[in-house]
Amino acid sequence: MSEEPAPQPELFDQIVNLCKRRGFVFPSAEIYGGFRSTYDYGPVGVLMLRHVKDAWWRSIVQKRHDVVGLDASILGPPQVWAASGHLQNFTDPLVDCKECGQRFREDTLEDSGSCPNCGAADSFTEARQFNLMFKTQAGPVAGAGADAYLRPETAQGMFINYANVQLASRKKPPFGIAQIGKSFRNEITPGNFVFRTREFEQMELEYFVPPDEADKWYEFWCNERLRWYIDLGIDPGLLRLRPHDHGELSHYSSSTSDVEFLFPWGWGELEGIANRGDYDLVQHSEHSGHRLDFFDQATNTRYVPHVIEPAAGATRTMMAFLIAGYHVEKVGDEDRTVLRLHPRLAPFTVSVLPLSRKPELIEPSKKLFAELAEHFSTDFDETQNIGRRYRRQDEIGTPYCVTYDFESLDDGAVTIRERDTMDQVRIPLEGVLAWIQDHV
RNA sequence: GCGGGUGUAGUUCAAUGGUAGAACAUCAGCUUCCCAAGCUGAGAACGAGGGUUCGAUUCCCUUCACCCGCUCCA
Repeated sequence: MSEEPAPQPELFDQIVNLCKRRGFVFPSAEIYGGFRSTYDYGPVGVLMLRHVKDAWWRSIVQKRHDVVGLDASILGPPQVWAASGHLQNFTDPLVDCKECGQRFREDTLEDSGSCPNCGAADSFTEARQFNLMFKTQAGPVAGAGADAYLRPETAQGMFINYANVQLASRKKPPFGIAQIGKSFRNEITPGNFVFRTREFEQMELEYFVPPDEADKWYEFWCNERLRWYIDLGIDPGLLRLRPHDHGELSHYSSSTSDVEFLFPWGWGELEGIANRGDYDLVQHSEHSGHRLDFFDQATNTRYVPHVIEPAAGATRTMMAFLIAGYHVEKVGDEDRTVLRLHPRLAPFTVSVLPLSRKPELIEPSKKLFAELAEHFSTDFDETQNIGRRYRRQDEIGTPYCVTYDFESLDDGAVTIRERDTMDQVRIPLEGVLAWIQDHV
């Protein structure tokens, strides 16, 4: 390992402020004092988050003939989570030390019973169960409905639909099922803005492979997924792939690597790539009584596929792109804040800016907006002077601004201004669409 | 949940036991206006709830939220 970049704690506040100021992310229920660990995505945040998910879907589903999509329900019956192991393993027995007040996971304590923090002996409270799943009732009559859980991961949706999807899509291993959606976990300690929240959005792929190909595909997806972040503009120095030790492997996994990003507070996980073996399909097969395997006609063999799972957090990935793209630089004596986002991720691909609010400029500008908005996420801003508008677009990461000025009325051309270089080119009005298409 | 810190316009800060100022941002007007220009004007805050007090943003209590640590694992 060569020298490692240092975390930049001061970046944290700047990003949070930018999110609030420009409409990426707001604290949820803010007018009521806020609600812990929940955030709302504002006008540009919803665009960017959607673009992050689109970019993932495009790379995982759209561009791969061997992966199909799924959108499974968030609510599920207890049986699913009994089979998955979450009802048993997603609960941590916690004890508090009566002397010093420190809290510990009971299973990590020595048998001696003395407190690791203060040394007091036999001073622990009774163990209390912390179930990390949200439990609710299906049915409107209190107490009379069936127990239901909000899913703590999207993965189980793919496993319990394995047979349906395999049959309907006629896919053979190796093939994958991908899903983007919300998951819910009663995290004991949420925090770091949108990095760890109790409600969050996942982008998960379950890739089913013949057992003897599992290692090969595990390697493949580790590399593939790391490259995805780099291709979308994150400096490789801010990324690393970290294999898990045996001690930190989750209950379902035989090997796992994390894609980690250097957040302002240090390295944090963006995505875990896990080799889940046949754990899930076997579990669901045993619990449900349904056969969940694959019969290979070519070799006349039957096997339970092994699963490679790249599971990414959409919301924290968006945060990583914001942090990686955030730059403050000098233009003359002024600070210029610019988000260098990949054009595919930026909330707006292009913004149309009439140089003046005179009707003769506004009208053709609106026509241009309509043309571009047919193809791109497009903004339109007619307020205040042009330099200020450029800076506003810089702050939300818009890669291209098109300015319609008084000369446009005569020469039928407009100025395209580029975010990263601040260069300007003059091109005919009818060429704008093609120009931008060439550049994204 | 425990310990520590924080809470004033959108943001960053200021002041005060007698109900709050600024900068930037935002909005409106003027300006043929290409990189946060200028001039004029406007809207906008003491996280919430109690208590002490003649009076509280200021003191006390509670609560809520955020940040740091324990925690984690998308």
